[in-house]
Amino acid sequence: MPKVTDEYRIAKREEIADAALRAFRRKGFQGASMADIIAESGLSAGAIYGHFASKGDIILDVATRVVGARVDDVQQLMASDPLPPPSHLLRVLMGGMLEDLGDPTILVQLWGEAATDPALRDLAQGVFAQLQGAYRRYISLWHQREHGVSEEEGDAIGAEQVSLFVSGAQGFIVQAALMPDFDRERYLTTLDKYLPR
Amino acid sequence: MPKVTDEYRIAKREEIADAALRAFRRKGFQGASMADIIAESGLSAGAIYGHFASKGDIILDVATRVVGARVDDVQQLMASDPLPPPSHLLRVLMGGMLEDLGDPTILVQLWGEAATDPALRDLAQGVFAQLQGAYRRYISLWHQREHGVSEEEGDAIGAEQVSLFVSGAQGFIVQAALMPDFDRERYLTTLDKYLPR
DNA sequence: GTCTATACCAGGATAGAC
DNA sequence: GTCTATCCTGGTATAGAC
Repeated sequence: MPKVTDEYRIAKREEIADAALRAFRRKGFQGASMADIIAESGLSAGAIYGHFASKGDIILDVATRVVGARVDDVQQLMASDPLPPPSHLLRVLMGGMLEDLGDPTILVQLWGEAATDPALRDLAQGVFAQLQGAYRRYISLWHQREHGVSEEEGDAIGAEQVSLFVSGAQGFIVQAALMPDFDRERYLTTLDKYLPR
Repeated sequence: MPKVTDEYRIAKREEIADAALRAFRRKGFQGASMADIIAESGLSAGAIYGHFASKGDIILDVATRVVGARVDDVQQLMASDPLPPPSHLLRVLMGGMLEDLGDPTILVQLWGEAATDPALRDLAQGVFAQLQGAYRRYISLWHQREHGVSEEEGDAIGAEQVSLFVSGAQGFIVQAALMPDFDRERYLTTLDKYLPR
């Protein structure tokens, strides 16, 4: 297979997905029409359907890009020595998310769609499970390092506390998306202060 | 104006709104068609448009019913003596929410819609602000009663800690809606244990 | 691969009879 | 107030030329 053509296809899909993301951000996944995506991309209907089979196909592709990649942040921070406390991981995750997405509104939209769309539901559940597992292991490791507990004890603590940090992330996202005078820094500082170590 | 007719109109609107809620729960606010709502209600198109101006009108009415009424729970608990700790308020709010809605999925859908629909955004923001304010006052009062701090100190603590409890609620809702093996009781117990008093 | 033009259909809303 | 039947817009996807 010709190398140039392959790269072109991938780049084109990304270009279209980026345009679609902008349209979805403004009007929602269902609310944005193919005409919106076409206008946003500067391409034509024919061009887009040459790269995606359907609008649903585009949504799934965009959604996958949107939720991807946060697990890597956990892995990377796990290699640090000394290990920052678990609440600091929240800062890193939210920072990376904001850098990728600009603002978290699209994530809340995605969750809403996931409630009724099976493909998006599976996607969201998979990402939640991955992220929760990574965070759980991080907490366990931190307690082993910082408080010298055994691996078993660390795992027990991780299992117990992880939902607290997951809520911290989800609360950040919902509040940043929907509460107009949300103060990101203040929120993260409060969690630093009150979440367990 | 004839009394019977007025009551009839109100009851009919509620009947239609209930049917619409069932349709929205299954297919989402946008995803459910008027045909779905018509089928679910057992009525006809003409009958429904006699009581609602448009589908958007129905959505707004249903959404208002869905998010209403939690603030009352805070007021009611505020009259208790002794006052339960703030984390217990979370139990009451989530319990009331589940009793009203069956499950929290519809709330996540609502938040997602609110990201792009101005009317729903205003509704959600208003409810968030009310609920946050009530919770803030509850925390303040509890600290005055339990730790004997001044009203000013209590208010400062409330302002600082409230986002923590709001996240606790939002995290509960997201996780209950989208994480398949979410354990409600375990979650609330963990929050009892770790959230500040 | 990409364009324009269009087929085709779903869905919201109305008309008019009862 | 409610029904049935229908209009009509807007939206997805395809056909066929380049």
